[in-house]
Formats: sequence, structure tokens, C-alpha cells
Amino acid sequence: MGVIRKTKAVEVLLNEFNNSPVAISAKKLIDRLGTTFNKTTIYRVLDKLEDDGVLHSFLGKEGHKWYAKCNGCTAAEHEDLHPHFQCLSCGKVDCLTVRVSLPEIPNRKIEVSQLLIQGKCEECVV
Amino acid sequence: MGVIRKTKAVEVLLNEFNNSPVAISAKKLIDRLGTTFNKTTIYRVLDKLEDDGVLHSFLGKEGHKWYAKCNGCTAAEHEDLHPHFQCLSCGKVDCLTVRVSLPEIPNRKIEVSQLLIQGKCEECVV
DNA sequence: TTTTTATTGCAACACAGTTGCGTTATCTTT
DNA sequence: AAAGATAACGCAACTGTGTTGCAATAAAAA
Repeated sequence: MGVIRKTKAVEVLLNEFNNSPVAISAKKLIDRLGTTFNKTTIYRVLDKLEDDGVLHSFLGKEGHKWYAKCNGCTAAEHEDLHPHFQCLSCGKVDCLTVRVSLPEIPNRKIEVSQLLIQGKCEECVV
Repeated sequence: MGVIRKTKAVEVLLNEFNNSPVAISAKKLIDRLGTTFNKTTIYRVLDKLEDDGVLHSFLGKEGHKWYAKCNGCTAAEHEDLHPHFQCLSCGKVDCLTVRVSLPEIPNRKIEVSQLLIQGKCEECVV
């Protein structure tokens, strides 16, 4: 696949991620841009950007999909194995820069992995 | 909360987990037992067993809920921080016995964490 | 400018999980 | 053992993300 045409939707969505250091959920993007673009379009553009290695996705608190900019991923392979931190108070999700060492698992082939850590973020820890 | 009454549904569901070394998804339990019990009942019993520290839950591949027996959890606190392995071919989910050391995260309070590793299980690796 | 076809919007759908409420079953009290 | 209290159940209708089919539109190629 791959993003072929530079459309308004692609441009606006990329802009959202360039202006945000944190991850954004599909739902939030629809809340934000749903009057300008149809939700179907938003879901489809996010899908494509992920296939292209521009964004990576993961599942947050309630199984909802979140997206964030990739670092060093290609369309061929998503290299991001970094953990995500979701605040249980404000809902915010950060990409953590730490690398996690996966445990040894005999006889199995690891393809993807995602580590979601939940708790209270800097602002919500009183 | 806590499971108070020993009903048929509780008994049958506990039995499912006692006979299974792997995790089971809520959906699969409904497929299996949906003619005997209403799906609402199944969801509610699973909820309760989790509150009681009998089962722990986590999110699998598509954000679906999976349950497995707890080891050393109490109603007060779920101690299970072990990772889960889901096979992308057959869908099976195992609880891994390895402990994962979480990365240091300054200024944040970690409450829960879940590590889902995906790939091919022993039987599906050719 | 015309043609090609990727992308969009719309409406309807899919489906795991939830909620309200009247009924039933379990446990307690007498 | 029977009556009363209430937790648990079944049912039906509902939520809310996310998806699909298809006709209309717009980006890029010819």
C-alpha cells in the first residue's frame, strides 16, 4: 500500500501528530476533526499512515486504538517496541523512550509486543 | 464486592478455568456456554471473579477481554504482572511465568502494567 | 483538457460489552 | 421447614468503536 496522494485529510492529520509530543486516540481525532472529515476517512488515513511506517498504533485502556509518530520505522517493519504510559486520571498517553528487554521464550517466534504501563502521570500525581 | 453465592454459573465457569492451563476470552466462553447461560451472566460472573482475585483479565489482539487464573492475588490487589503471549495464527493465549522488570519512570506512579507479546506459538511455528 | 483511479462521504452495518428491570434462586431468619 | 430478604439471572434493548459497500469527488497521469 502506501500513501500516494497528498490530500487535505492526510495533511491535517499529519499536522496533528507533528504538533503533539504524545499519542492521540482515534476517538479524540474524530472528536477534533469529525466536522471537517468523515470518521471513516480518519480511520482509513490512520491505517495508511501506519502501513507507511509514519505512525504506530497500540491499544489503550479500554481497547481503544491510539496512534503516535514512529521513530525509525519503515513500511516493511515497525521497529517500535517502546512502552507506553497511560494516565488513569487524565487519560493522557506518552511514548516512553526506554527500551524494554523481552523475556526469553523458547520455541516461539516473537513478532510484535506491546507494553502498556498505567498509573498517574507527572501532573496527576499530587 | 465478592462472590457470595455458589451458583451454577459460578461453578461451571470456575471449572472451565480449572481445566485450562491457558487464558480464555470472554467471547469464547460465551460461544461455549452461551446456550446454558446468558452472556450477561457470563460477563458479570467474570467481573466478580476478577474482583475476588480469582481471575485476572487483560486485553488481547483486537482489544477483546481475556481471563486466566490468578496466582497469589487477593481481592485487595492483583499482583500478576506477568506477560501474556498470544499466537497470531491460532489465537491461543498463554500466561508466561517470567517476571518482567519495568523500566524506571521518574515522577510517575505505576499502578498496573500489561505486556502482550504476539507471534507464533510452539504448534504454529513450522 | 481528458482520463484514470485513489480517496472521500454517507448510510448502514458489525459486534464486544453494558444497562434496566422484572423474575428466579440462594442464603438467612424464625 | 417455611417465610422473608436480596443476590444473581434472563431478556431485550442499548452503547460506542470501528468497518463495509458503493456512488461521488478530487488528485495525479496522459
